[in-house]
Amino acid sequence: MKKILIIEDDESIHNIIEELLKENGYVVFNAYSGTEALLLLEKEKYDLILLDLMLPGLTGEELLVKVKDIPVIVLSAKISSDDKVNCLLSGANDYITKPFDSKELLARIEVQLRNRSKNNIIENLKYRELELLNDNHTLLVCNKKVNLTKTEYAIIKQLLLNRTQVITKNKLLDLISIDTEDCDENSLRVHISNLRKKIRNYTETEYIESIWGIGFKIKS
Amino acid sequence: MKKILIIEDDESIHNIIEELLKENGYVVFNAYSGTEALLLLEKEKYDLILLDLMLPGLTGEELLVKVKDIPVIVLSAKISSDDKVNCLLSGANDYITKPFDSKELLARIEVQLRNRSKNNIIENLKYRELELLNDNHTLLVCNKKVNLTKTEYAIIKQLLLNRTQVITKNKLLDLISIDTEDCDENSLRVHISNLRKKIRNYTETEYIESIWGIGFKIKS
DNA sequence: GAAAATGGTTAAGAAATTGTTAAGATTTTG
DNA sequence: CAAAATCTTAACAATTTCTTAACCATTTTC
Repeated sequence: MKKILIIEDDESIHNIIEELLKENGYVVFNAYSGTEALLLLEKEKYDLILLDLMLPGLTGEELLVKVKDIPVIVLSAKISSDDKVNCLLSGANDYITKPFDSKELLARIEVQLRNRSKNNIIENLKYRELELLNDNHTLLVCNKKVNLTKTEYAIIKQLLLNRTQVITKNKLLDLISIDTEDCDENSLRVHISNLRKKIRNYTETEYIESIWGIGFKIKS
Repeated sequence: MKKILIIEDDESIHNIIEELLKENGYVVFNAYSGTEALLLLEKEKYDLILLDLMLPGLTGEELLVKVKDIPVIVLSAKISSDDKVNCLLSGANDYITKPFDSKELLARIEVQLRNRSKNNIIENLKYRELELLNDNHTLLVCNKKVNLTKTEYAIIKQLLLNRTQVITKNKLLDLISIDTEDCDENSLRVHISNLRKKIRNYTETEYIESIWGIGFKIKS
């Protein structure tokens, strides 16, 4: 059940796309301005974004660079090669010009989702005594529910998703703060500390290992 | 240095693409028929395939389903929606119609390579009994894990990355200290000494060789 | 071969990084 | 708007790493 966010201000086009996607089994979310999209993006994780370029509030181009880790298909009336190239190099995964063919749009959506599910092997949100539920704030430790804050959830998810790797402090800081620069390592340390304490409530095992000067990883 | 395989029987188009890619720093390989492509695919791993549909020997469509784990961009004169959809659902990652815009082709190639390099496991540096796990900041000596400090890791990585070359003391000092000048060679000597001691814990072999007055290298 | 320069090892003190706690600031929620 | 939850900041202790300095070995230079 894939979640797709449609960002398009023209209501008639918006409705056509929404109808098409719903008919094909997708769960659809709607934004009618760039700023609205930004708010929605902070709230929920989507599997794909369909993005118009000419938007009120915040343009599609501006929005594009703010989106991370979600595939974006740009759907635009701008047919110039420069526009396409610009978007593709700014992070868009595909660029379709309006008017578009329904079947082609669906096929290109499939491609993006197919790519994605390859990467995110619906894998190990489970590791030994830990299991991360897909609800953005619950961790099971020895099958006991532990409530995590949004930040703690983001951290442990990143660690579990790459549990053989060391995740650098900077990478984790990126996850935490939407605006990059001014966030403090100190803050990250506190989050990690709190996470450890919550896990420690239910198990003796230490799961989060510090790699001195680099970052953190799941102990193996 | 990304390797791209062009599969296209029309020689003039083939040459245009080849030239374009070479100008942009790609390493290009050529196949002029479906069957030739198949042979090449068994021999070598490519990062991307550009695929024409109308090919002698084996059609592009037939080839497409045989390709696994390499992104494919279809480049075809067939503009019908059915052809596009068919290819995209059969495994193509993108579909561009001829005549194509050079910049757009390059951009779409970038997209595919960008996607791929995300989940590309960084290759580990291996040399005899030493193995540097890149995503892990660990050194294996005879398959035993050795804990290195940030500085030691930086040094051994530099040495292993260029194991035929001598790495000057200044180069290594640059790695260690952000401000160049005031760092001490003495300090570097200590780090090297500690590194050697840690490696010596697991093997008799001396791996780090001193080049008098110049620097260090991996013993060959 | 002796003096000078460079390299290797060790140990101790300096510096940097981390873990924890608690209080204040900020955001979210009712 | 107030209460609750969350995040950040600051302080401190504990730990790890880095640098310094001393001493000796080795190599080069004269």
